[in-house]
Amino acid sequence: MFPEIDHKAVAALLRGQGCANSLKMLLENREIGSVSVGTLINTILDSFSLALSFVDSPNPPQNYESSSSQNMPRLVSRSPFKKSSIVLDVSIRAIHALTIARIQHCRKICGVEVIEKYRDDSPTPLLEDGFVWRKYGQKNIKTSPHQRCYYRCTYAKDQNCNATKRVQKIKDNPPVYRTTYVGQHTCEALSYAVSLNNDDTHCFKMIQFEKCNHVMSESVMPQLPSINHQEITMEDKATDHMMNLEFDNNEFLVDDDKIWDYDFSSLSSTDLMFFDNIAASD
DNA sequence: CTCATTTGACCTTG
DNA sequence: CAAGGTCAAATGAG
Repeated sequence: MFPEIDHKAVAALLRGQGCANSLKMLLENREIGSVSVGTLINTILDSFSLALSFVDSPNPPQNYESSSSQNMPRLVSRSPFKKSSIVLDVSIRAIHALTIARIQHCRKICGVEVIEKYRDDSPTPLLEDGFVWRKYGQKNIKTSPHQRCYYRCTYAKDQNCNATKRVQKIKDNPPVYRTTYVGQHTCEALSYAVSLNNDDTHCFKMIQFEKCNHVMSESVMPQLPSINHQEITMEDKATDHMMNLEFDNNEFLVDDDKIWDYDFSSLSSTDLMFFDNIAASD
């Protein structure tokens, strides 16, 4: 990797980390000034999208424009440098972590017991969402050529956790996976943390979300599996993710305008999440 | 051997 | 009755 590009990618990640910390404080009801959650999320998404853009890809985005482009450099060209799996890995994890942050924020808005179900449309199946899932079923769906997979929390029995989720591919080219969460985690794995270890002597804690005053430990969440376990390659992920930046902007779906208008109305949404059936969940 | 996944059967709902 | 959701035995990976 070229040192200059490496520096830029790290700078983007650090910028995202700073905003993530601010977001964390906001979510914990600690005042940090007039910055809104929506602004912070935009900035974090931009930062990690920028970092992703520093990863080599066979089909680089040509028209990516930051949702806060007045503050961020526009991506106009890409250098033929070797891809950084670490940058890609942490960026994708951070974007997924944002989904969790959004859940927690919306729970505060609507009340913890209200949000029982939400969807996330992402270019990759949302498997690394901070919880440990066990697959318990797979079905052909009449309205879709793709099968739907059913997961429940690994701790469903041990800790009487009733959280489940369904993952289904809803579109090809670019691939879009819909992850539907039902129920709430009552297990110990409610916290989510992402740490990054590189191969050398450094150990960065790039981004970390906490809840309930304890941080996910290795014993609670023993693995944050490498993204390599999925069928598509790292390059595919980077490409698909960037392609979906544009795709998502064109198909931004909002079921509950009141929630999204609260703070998320300006989101460019790299990974879509919207709440449905909120009123029907009781 | 243990544990996660697969898959056909069964259950529930409209 | 059809479709979606869940169960549980069989299977496979480590």
